[in-house]
Amino acid sequence: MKRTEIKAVLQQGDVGAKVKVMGWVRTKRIGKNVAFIALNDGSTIKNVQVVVDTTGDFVKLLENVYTGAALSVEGNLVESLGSGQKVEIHAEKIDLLGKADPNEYPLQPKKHSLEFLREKAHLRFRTNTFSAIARIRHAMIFAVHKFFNDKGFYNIHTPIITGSDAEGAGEMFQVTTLDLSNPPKDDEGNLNFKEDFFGKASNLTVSGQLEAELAALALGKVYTFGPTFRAENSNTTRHLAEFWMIEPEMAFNDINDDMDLAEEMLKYVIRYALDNCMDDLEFLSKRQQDEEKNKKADERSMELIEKLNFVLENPFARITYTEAIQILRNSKPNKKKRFQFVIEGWGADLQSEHERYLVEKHFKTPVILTDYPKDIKAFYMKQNDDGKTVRAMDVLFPQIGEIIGGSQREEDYDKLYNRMKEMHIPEESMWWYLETRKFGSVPHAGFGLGFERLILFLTGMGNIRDVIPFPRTPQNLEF
RNA sequence: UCCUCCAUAGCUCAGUUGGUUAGAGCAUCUGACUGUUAAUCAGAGGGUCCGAGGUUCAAGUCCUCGUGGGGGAGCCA
Repeated sequence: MKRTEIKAVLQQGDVGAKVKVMGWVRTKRIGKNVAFIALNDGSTIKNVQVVVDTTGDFVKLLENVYTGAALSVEGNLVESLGSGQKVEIHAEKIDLLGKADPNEYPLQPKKHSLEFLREKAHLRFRTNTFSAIARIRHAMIFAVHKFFNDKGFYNIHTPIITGSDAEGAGEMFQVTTLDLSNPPKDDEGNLNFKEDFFGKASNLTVSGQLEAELAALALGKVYTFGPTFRAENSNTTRHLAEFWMIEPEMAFNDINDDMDLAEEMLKYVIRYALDNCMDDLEFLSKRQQDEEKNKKADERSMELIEKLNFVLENPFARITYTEAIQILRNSKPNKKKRFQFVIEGWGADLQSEHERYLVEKHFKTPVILTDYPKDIKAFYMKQNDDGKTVRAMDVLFPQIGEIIGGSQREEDYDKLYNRMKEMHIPEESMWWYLETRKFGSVPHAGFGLGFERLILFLTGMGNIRDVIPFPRTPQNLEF
């Protein structure tokens, strides 16, 4: 008999029909006449209840059925006598596919801490929380590709190994095949990368942006969605050494088009989650509320689904950096010196506390900040006529802060070249980037979206290590 | 990298001012009961109190160092 997934059984199973399901046991309740097994196969967060006759031959088999065991069950799909579910399966045939010794299997039908489950990352997919996150993560990957495809963007695979060390987005992981216990040296005693695999120093990419720009300046609209690596010693709930980034890049577009795209895209994928992941979102909402029930009322998060709808229904606030500084200088926490970093004047970089004030207290909606001082932003951003600011735009979200960083790019060869000189970017390794400004240069813009930060927001989780299956962070490379 | 907090049963945690035999819930086992919903009830087993050193008549509790982890900051997505 052919297996049916539990999602299909629960949604469109014919009552009275015979079905076969396979899955992992979540709980077993054994009684005098019948036992109940909650079975889950990952197709949905919902379990199917298997009812087993304990007066017959199943008794012996049930002795080996514990939380975590894998079963194949054949039986009749019937209307449930109990109140917790509409239908259930009356088992006629049960095969124990894989045992799970309860003395060794670490997951129990109870609440585990996220820290504990992080150390059991190989098994945490089997919990409601982590399977829900995995399903939502998939849906968001799909929604991102669908969004860009439907808008006529082309997906570009930018390189993962790069010879450029000037992307300027952070510390890089070096890639080498040299013998590190006895590395070759040149005449001056420095490492001789000519003997390395590529004949030069090579690293893992910190951004696909520069290559995406090359493609955009021929194909019009492109995006990347790939792994990104940062060797920063960052130990926070929103940084990973290996994460996934989405980077659209559009020719013939300015910073306003860039903001429109960012807002439209975020709303599109949030809508997609609400339309396609409601079971998982509802579970995660309850999880978050349960976790925060000991907090004071004003410290609790907005209910997850309400929060997502709120973002959909309200336009993002769009203000310049200069306006933000004005608001912050006049804000209560600044006047009362409640900020750890008091805003003194124009030019200061905004700290997380300032971004959170703007988003969570002042505007109470996502905020797009533009036109930052050029000295705190990257070399490739388009310089404004004031000589002080660049056309950068950061999208700030409640709780997680910067979810998107983007800009209009400097398309003028001389301005770009001079800025690279000022910022000590080695132009000889960037000749190919500069050439695009020599041949048919046009205004263009793009941004980078941290995929895991998006998932943090959508799931209400608090730690980025819980929204990627196998997180890579400093001093942590298990699994 | 900096600041800060934590480490007690398989899991989640309590453990008073340093004081006699270290507790609870869940899980496991035994029994009862039962169309149950993380079932319920009664009982049992289960501990190198993270590691090393120190103070003390006496350390789970205090001190030092180490290890592991959480949270915050910076860097950023």
